[in-house]
Amino acid sequence: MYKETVYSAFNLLMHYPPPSGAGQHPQPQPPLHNKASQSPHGVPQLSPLYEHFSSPHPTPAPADISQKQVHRPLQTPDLSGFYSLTSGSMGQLPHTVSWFTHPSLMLGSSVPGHPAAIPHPAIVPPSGKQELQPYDRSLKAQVESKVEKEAKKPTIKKPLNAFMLYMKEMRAKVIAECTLKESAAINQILGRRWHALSREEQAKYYELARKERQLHMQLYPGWSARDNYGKKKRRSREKHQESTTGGKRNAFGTYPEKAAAPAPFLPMTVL
DNA sequence: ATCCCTTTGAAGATC
DNA sequence: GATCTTCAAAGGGAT
Repeated sequence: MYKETVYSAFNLLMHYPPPSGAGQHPQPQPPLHNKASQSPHGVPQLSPLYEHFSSPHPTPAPADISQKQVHRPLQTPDLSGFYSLTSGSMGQLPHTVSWFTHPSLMLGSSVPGHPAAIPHPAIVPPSGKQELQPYDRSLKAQVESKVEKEAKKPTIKKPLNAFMLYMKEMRAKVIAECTLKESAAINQILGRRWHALSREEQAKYYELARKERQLHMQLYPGWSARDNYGKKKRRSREKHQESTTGGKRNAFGTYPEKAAAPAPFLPMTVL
């Protein structure tokens, strides 16, 4: 079963990029209006970064978030939208990158200078639920309660990197082009396509990612990627490495059996 | 219900 | 400083 999808993915890969003109991007990608970038409600508000306002994934706000929670999502129906980021200064990006479809950057009422009632579905409890356990007075229960409480703290997600932004945008297109639905196979294709992009095209996404990081830092000054460490249950280190890579990453950050990484590319065109 | 798979890149951790 | 590890998204598949 999985083999079939792999073969299917392989067939698709064999046709992309075209054998001739390797390294050339075949066609300018038309605007992609997938579900994550479909709402072109222009709401320029905070900064040039916020050019669009859309609502692709109206994540319901947690039912019970502590008042202490700085980034408390608000449930204002009129504003149940999402910001998204366009190319901004880059101008050439033919699409609207659904910037604020990335939950971690959903604005909350605590954002300095930001209008209060912007939903912040990104900051959600890891489980997506706010179900409370009955209080148990036993010591064990208290400890467990603490652990649970900690685990249910709303999470501020990492900002998306360039590839993640690309993947989020192009996923629907790849799915439309093939019969695959499994994300693992889709992501393999997207990884190949990413490498097939020209540097200029990649630079657009690197720039978007850089802006994401910048804004993320502004919104959550004290946030660290470490905050989310351990919130995902993962297999043991060895097993994970064996199954996914068969080895260690090389100096390029890729793995031995994979295609060689392109020449080092510094996307920082704006500093 | 939860984790795995699969990708790249950023950032934290470790040596 | 080099290397390793984790997590961002996504959703079908496996357990």
